[in-house]
Amino acid sequence: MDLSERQVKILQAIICNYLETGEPVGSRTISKYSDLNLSSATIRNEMADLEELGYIVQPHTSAGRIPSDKGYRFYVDGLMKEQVQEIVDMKKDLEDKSDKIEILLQYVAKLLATNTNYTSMVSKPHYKYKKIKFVQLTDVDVNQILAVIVMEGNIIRNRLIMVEDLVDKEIVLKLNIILNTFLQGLDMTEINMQIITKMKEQAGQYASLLNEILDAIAKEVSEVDNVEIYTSGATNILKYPELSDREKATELLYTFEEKKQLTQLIGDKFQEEEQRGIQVYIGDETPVESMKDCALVTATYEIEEGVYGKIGIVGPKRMDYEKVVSTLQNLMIQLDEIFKKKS
Amino acid sequence: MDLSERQVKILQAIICNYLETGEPVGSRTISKYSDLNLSSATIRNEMADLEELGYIVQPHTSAGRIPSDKGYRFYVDGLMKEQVQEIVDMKKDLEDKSDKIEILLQYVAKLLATNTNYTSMVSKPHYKYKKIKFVQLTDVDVNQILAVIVMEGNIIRNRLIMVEDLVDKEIVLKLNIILNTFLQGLDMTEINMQIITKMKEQAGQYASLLNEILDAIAKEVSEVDNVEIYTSGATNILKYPELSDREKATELLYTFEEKKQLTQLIGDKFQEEEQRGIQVYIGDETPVESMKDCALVTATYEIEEGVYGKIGIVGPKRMDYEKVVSTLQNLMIQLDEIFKKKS
DNA sequence: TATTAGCACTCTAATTAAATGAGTGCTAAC
DNA sequence: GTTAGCACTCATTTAATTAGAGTGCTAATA
Repeated sequence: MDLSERQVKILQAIICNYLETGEPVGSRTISKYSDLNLSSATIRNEMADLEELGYIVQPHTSAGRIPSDKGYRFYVDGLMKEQVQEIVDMKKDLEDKSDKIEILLQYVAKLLATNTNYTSMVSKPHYKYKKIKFVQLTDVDVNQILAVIVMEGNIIRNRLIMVEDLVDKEIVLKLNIILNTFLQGLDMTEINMQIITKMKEQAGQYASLLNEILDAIAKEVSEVDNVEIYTSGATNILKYPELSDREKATELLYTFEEKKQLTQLIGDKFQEEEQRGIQVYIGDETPVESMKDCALVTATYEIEEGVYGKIGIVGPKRMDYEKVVSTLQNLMIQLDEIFKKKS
Repeated sequence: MDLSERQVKILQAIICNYLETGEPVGSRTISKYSDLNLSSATIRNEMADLEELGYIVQPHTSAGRIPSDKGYRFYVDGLMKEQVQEIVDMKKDLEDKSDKIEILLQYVAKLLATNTNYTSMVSKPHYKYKKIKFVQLTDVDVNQILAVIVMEGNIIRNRLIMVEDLVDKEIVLKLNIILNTFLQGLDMTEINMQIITKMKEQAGQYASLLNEILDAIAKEVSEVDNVEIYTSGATNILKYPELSDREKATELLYTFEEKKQLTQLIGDKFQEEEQRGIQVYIGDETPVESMKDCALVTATYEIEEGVYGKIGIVGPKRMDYEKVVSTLQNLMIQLDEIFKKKS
């Protein structure tokens, strides 16, 4: 059954009011609401209906109503009017940090948390199966070799390799050529035993050294593949009474500190599903137990063709959805411009 | 005035008891304490004296006594017996991470927090005035140059530089040689206008490109110099009732999240003073307001000759000092071995 | 038929009052 | 010097009371 226009208005009024105050809202409050001139009794009747339909609930018999998850959902899906927003222009700040992705993302998290007063999290995109552009070996010291690996998407990793025997420039140069001849253009899955065997053949007496180097490269490349998550503003949740009682706050803060569970929200799995754009999860809709009293808004950003990461904002159910959504949209645009320019 | 032997025993008993329970301890509790057979009345008399001397305080008239900061100080200075500790052998875990210092330190923080159940923080050492070993330019793409900078202490930084015009291998090679000729063996303070001018002269028509590269190098090198702080286990403070009431917990957690104030504890300034080894700060002895109800134990580690960082553990005043100190000592030894081996 | 006024009822939260009990200080006896 | 004993204090707990917000229902009204 659809809601009548009046019911929608009342529901909207209830939710708006609750978003502001965080307190259950009673019939009298709504009846004083300017544009619908109805007595509290009438409102009560409508409220009873709305409750029966599952849009609002009473925390206890003689309290006002608060929106149920279904109520919030209705609000988010329908009532939220687009609102242009004069958020601080983040772009300049962002550009400065654009070349170190980790720093940039941590900074994005911080910006979001500060701007919204909620908790933010950002996942580093999953770079799996990026091809190796080239490898560069350098002899740093008599028993140290530096390997710099450049991959598609300009991911740069370096690793210092300790070796037992002295190595001279000649050998390093030779190994360098071998590595590049065989590895250029391959991703991790394509480097198989056959290739490795061939490389070793060419390396001759330095096969074991080559082996060490390959190991180091493998470790370094596989690091790229780790989905890391940056968070900021975890303590913001303490600002909202409904989240900050001892037990809930402990659980939530722990979730943010540990970060493991956050992958369920903005990590790999979520990214593969076709859930691009902005998504809102309310209460039990999130897969994380400790967030059952929270709402989560996520957005997908694209760092380059096919490489996605996610951003999430966690707050109380009565979060300012409009602001969060428009902030995220704004940010998406800024990020897009930066990344486009970059590549 | 010095304390009598009996007074010392009683004080010790009070503190030990309080460390365990977190509750004020009364005279009867102490009188039941095995090795001194005294009635509660006698204990009460002694307690009154100890209170007058400032070693213990009563939270209110009809409560037991708790140690004052002075009492804790007495305990830490004198009573703490060395206790060998069978801490999980961290060594193996640590060695694996030794080549990426940031990851290692974050990991150290985590280990400490998990082992002690308090909050830990680790400062990255201050590498100021490290000399440049060499710089390596590589042309990654037609308009991208990769600069890898290796400094003393095997600090490796890399940065991608975008350039307007196409660059060919020749130019990169030439600039590479110029850079290394002039910069090798210098630290940041030694690179002055005179040197820069000379370099530009040699670069000829590529002077402005060289300039861009120098800028990038300068930025990258100065990053090394940032003292960063890694924390772990911030939520552990919620385990201690005396720290976890709403207000205190909020303040403390915020301090740990922001990290700025932590530099006062384990950052630069503290390092320059001759406060090597293990230090204990109790209550107001810490310079951070939000920690006035906490105790802080710090230790200094040496990553190589003259390069120091600090580790801190924050917990309630009734923290298990023995465990914390012995854990830190243990860790110092392990770290030392790893760093010695490395260089 | 839709709306509203009015009233009894419910339940939480705040307030007050009383009971509990841990622990002290002091005095007088050992 | 030590201890038993008792009166006293004060935070904490428990219970009882009150106040107030808000509802549901009924009967009157437009």
